[in-house]
Amino acid sequence: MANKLTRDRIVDKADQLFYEQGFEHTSFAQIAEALGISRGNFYYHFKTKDEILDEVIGHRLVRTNSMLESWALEGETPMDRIRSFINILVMNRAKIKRYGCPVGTLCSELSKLAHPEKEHANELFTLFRTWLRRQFEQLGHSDEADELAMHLLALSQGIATLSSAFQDEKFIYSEVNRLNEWLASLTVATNTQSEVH
Amino acid sequence: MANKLTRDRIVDKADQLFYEQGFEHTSFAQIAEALGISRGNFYYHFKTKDEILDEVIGHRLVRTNSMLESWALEGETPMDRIRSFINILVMNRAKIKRYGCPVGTLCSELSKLAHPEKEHANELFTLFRTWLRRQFEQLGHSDEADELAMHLLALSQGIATLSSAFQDEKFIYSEVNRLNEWLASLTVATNTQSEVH
DNA sequence: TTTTAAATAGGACGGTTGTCCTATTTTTTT
DNA sequence: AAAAAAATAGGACAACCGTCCTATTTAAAA
Repeated sequence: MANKLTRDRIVDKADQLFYEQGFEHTSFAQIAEALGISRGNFYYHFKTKDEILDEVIGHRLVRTNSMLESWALEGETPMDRIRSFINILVMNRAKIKRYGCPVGTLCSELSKLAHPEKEHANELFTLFRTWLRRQFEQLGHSDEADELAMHLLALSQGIATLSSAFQDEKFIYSEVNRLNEWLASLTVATNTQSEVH
Repeated sequence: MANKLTRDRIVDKADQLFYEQGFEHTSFAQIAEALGISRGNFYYHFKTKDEILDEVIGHRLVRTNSMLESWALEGETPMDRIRSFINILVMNRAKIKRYGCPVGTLCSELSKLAHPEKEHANELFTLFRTWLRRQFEQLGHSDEADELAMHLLALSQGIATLSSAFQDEKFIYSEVNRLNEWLASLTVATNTQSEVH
């Protein structure tokens, strides 16, 4: 029954547990137990823990990419698309509050572990960065597009970190409002004066 | 010779390794070996790994607190003091690039581990938050002091996370410049109109 | 100097980790 | 229905983890 699906189930559960508990703190046995399969069966699908991690990251990359593409296909303005990005914080506020940002926390952990998959995980950041940069270019800020993308990415990371530390969802809302105001002040910056930051 | 100093040496080395490698990934044996002492001696001073962590956090709290107090005693304006905070990013750019923010990464890890010391570590954030809030109050932004403090804290966190992920020191400089401009625009906000943030 | 306490060394413990192997069961192919 | 392949189970492995114990050495107190 669960013949070819097992591999995917492992990746999904590993994805979840790596996020909630961290990569190192999540063990083979734990994933297997959570799925109700044996460690032997586990080894049949994945010879190495790093192999699972590699597939989890790849899975996240695909998912993220299709999410970004779906926003592009919805045919709104680049402004709306950037707002969709910002809105991730609101949509995922419950999980962010508990576990932080899936991308940031994974990259931080792998960096400290000096793990070979670190650069693979960083591609998640690059994906967002490149996508955001393109939106800012289309918004008419070509020369500072990358800087704006990085700034938005950085603030998102900080919001996730602090809302998790202080267990505060309201903080997410207040910072998202601030971000949207900042964004609104950006487009008209070339035409009129912005009132307040 | 090294009678009462051993305990402090353990705390110092643990502090360093917890930062560079993470708490969970750092073992008793590793700390002991790095210091050239035996595990038995180690156990004489600390019965538990959590006990070391507790002392490491306490040590960081004391150090951070005295740093903030020293800035206050230097008798500059609240503006200068906030700039001193921002300047931490520049001063520690090399380590931040390699290991991220010591506070943020520790809190994230302990949060995922559901570790009892998590809240103790969060006091580090609270320390900065309270101190920053006071500075913004003295700057004449009493009603939004906490919001401004949190915003600054969040952006600092994000800068650390991304500069570490992208191995980029220049990004720290560019964001610090942006921050200082934002700060400068804050003081005059009650008097004149800010041009662009 | 003798006695007492503090500090260090080094090994032992039960448990868990990632990894690997070999049977057994299930599914697919012929 | 028989043969081949895929999938699963369950245990064994060496290594490491945090913890603990008991000797031995060093320093302090008497």
